Amino acid sequence: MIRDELAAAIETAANDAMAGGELPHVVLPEIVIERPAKHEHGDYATNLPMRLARSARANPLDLAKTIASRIPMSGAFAAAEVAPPGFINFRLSPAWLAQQVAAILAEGEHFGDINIGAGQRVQIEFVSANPTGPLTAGNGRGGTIGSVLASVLQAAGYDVEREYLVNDAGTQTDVFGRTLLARYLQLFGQDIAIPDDGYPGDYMIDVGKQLREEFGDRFADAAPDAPPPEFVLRGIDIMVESIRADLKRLGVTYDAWFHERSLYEGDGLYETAMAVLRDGGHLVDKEGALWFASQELGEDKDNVVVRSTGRPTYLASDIAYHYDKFIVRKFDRVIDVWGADHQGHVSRLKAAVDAIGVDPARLDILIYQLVSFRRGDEVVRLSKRSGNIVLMRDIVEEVGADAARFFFLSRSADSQMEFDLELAKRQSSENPVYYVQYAHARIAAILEKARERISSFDDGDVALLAHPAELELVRKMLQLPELVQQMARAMEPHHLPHYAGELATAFHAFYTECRVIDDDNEALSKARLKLCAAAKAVLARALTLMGMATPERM
RNA sequence: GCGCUUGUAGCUCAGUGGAUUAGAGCGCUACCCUGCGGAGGUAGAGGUCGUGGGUUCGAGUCCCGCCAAGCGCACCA
Repeated sequence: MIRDELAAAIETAANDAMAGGELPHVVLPEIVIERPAKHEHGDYATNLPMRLARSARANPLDLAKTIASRIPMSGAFAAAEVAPPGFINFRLSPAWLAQQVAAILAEGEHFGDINIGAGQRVQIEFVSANPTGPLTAGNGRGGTIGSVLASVLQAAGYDVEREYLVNDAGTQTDVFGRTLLARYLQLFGQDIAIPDDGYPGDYMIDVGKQLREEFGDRFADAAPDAPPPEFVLRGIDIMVESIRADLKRLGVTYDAWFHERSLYEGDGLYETAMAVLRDGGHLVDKEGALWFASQELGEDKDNVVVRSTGRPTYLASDIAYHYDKFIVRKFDRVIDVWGADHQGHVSRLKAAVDAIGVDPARLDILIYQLVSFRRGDEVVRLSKRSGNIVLMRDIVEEVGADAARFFFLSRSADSQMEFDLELAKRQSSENPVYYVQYAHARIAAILEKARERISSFDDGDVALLAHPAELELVRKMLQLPELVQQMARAMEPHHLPHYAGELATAFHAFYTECRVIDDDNEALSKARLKLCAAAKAVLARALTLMGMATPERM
């Protein structure tokens, strides 16, 4: 990456200056390369001279001159300019920029790939909503963030596995089972109400009907408060299938579906994890329950892992689950994507991971703030229990998967977002996502048209590209690898839609200023067709990373 | 009360300690097709970056107080 090469060159220059006695021997800070906001300040800049000024007891401008003069200007860079109060600005060479078009075309759909992951195995778990009801619109945010982050990490060189945790073992599953059995029994004319704490949504009736179809009256004699496991598990399966289908509609898929229940079966992961905690002295009996002594690890309070009833809590499951992730499956890194309502769980899970002997730094928990919904001025309250919910599949149906993803992705995970259903629907045809896809389709049309007139532009000479709009488009394309790096490091996939928009703008501007297909100048036409093909590839890469379609026509 | 997150243009949001004028989209105003897709381009109006201090050569960005909003603070998940 050119940015890294520049940082290395600056470091070398500074060290050489010290060795040559032109600069006092000081410890170099990290070389920060920034992209100046203003065009006249070049393509890259460093503030190193200002950061050195104090320790070197020298004027930053003088330091800048000293260092700049030692940076070789050849190849990619055309100029290193010193600017007050102590910047060194770097300008990419137009000839080098033009040549990058060929380089991008050669990389094709792999352009943007980097290797900071170095093949490390990283698991990313996201959504993992309880299989007790259909996914809500809010789950769309977690699904989008998780799936795009996974793609970004893959592009960054990580070996990524996407996972959904199916909570099919806790008390919510019991409640689900009793509700479902009541609905089923009602179908046989029995006068049984669903539990007070049950799930009132009509979808439970549908699941009940499906079970009647599959099982007939086999469970018609079951006691309402003791749903048979086979019955409940089948109900869960049906819900999971519906969740899987909803996610697919949004363009979200997984490599693995992990069942919480499995922690308590077979290999006995739950017992193993608890034994590790016990051996480490992290479990204490008090008040009739078993507690994780997290207070000793710096937490506010201890947390129950086994209730006085003998049943494990969610925390116990989660500890065993992460024992499986780190110790059994040996992931180098684990990323959990959670809604802000789980924020309080972060530090105790990290403490627990620490307690089972895993460096908590290997566990990243990405919290996204919750989504609120409204229709115009009306606030929509969401509750699975009240039945007043906006379903994810309704959003996808209303505004389309691409627009929904673009919307969910455009905000940083830290920001609370407001989803105006009316606005989303109204703007669906003028959504930013279409602006990007339009650029892609437009290029496809140009290339199609070119094929009618020019047999091949393989022999086009990219060195002919020199127009400011052409070079600006190349500059924008070259940002993708840097962006992938930034997004992977900071776990911030929300930059992608903004970048895609800027890239589309750069193309549209080029298109307006530069005639591509020109019968009077075939050489330039061929060069520009190469530029178009490269732009199309980069747009496609950005769209694909976001999990969106790359339409040839719209 | 304690913890996490947020407060930037009319609206929805970007903004990696820097460079006399803080950006985008939508909305608003005025322009641009005798040529490849106008779902496009150009220009403009619109800001006490919640607020008060502090650190720094330099703060929307870092630290502290205050105000406001969301989410937590269970033997729910």
